[in-house]
Amino acid sequence: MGKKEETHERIVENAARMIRKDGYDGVSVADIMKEAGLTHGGFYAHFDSKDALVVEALERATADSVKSIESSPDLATFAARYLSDVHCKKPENGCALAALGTETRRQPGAVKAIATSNVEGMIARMKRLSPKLSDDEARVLCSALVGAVVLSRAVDDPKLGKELRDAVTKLASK
Amino acid sequence: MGKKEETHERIVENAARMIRKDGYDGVSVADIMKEAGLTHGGFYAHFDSKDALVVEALERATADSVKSIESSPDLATFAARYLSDVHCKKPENGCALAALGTETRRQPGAVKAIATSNVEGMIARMKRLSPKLSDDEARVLCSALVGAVVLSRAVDDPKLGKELRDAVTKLASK
DNA sequence: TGTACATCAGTGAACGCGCGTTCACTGATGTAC
DNA sequence: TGTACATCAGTGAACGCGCGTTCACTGATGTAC
Repeated sequence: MGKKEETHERIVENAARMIRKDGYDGVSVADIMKEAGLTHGGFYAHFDSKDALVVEALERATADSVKSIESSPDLATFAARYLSDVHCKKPENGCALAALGTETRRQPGAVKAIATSNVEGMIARMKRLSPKLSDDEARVLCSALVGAVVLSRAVDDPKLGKELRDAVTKLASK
Repeated sequence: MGKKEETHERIVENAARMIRKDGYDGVSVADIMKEAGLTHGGFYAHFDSKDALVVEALERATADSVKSIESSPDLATFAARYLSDVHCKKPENGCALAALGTETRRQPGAVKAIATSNVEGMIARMKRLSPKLSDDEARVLCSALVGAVVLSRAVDDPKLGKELRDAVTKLASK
């Protein structure tokens, strides 16, 4: 891999984390380049626009999600990981849907397309982990997993968040 | 009600809708004042800061949510309304948690406190609508309702969104 | 192996723009007499 | 009832700032001979 590709990768990698942490609009081009040890002017040697980077970064973040499901031995383990304290506390390393769900609606079509395949992939992979799961059960579980993490993070009271996630954990273990 | 209070109400009312539609950072003070038929300079006769307005606006939006639950005859009806196409298409009139969930994490404490009481209120009111609902069932349902609407809106494919919401609708009717 | 040159990733100043906030002001309204 | 005055909601220009993007440049690297 050439030096330019390495730099490109590093920018995308950092952006994928920073955007999940601070939102699409919460991270500037200058922030991202600084994190990669560069100055902002060089950005356009790698990307046509900030939107173009956002697309690549979300693809990267979605690939992380896939790895997390596929490395789980069974559905209950995946759900427990998804609903864990560590996932709630570190959105930058976690599911892009739970990190950016409500902001994605206002993003360009290419970004929403990635979110779509993320949801489809999550449901398909959960069914693969637990083949007795019906389509509707997988859909409910997907909604509940994302909802519980979104609410846990939005809320002030850690106890309330934990109660929501524990309730969904039990659902996934049935 | 004096003229000033009327104006204040109008600003809060508009802000409550605009913020749900475009996000906390997607709406400017000037946008909000323009919508209320005023110029931006007058804003500070009504609010100490934009954050102070955001708090009032989110309180208002949360009050809308309460009304929506309390006007439902039973849990299945509430869930069906919550998961309806019209709710998905009009975040500006809908649940603040589903509209702003992932952005709320980055807001001031007062905003997160409102989100917390919104979740608590939603769970308590769902249990009141359907007293046989256990705590854990109410928590799962709350997570799934919010998650299904968040994902429906994030996603490109209306069919996928509808499948998610229909699956949760069935859960709520059991 | 050493020299001349082309390439181009990365630098940093500058651009136009919109943001939240401030402030001197205006002009309608309410009160005092 | 009419006049003088105080109040203050609302106006609009201006502030400093950070944004995405552009651009003339630099200096390290690779190739040609």
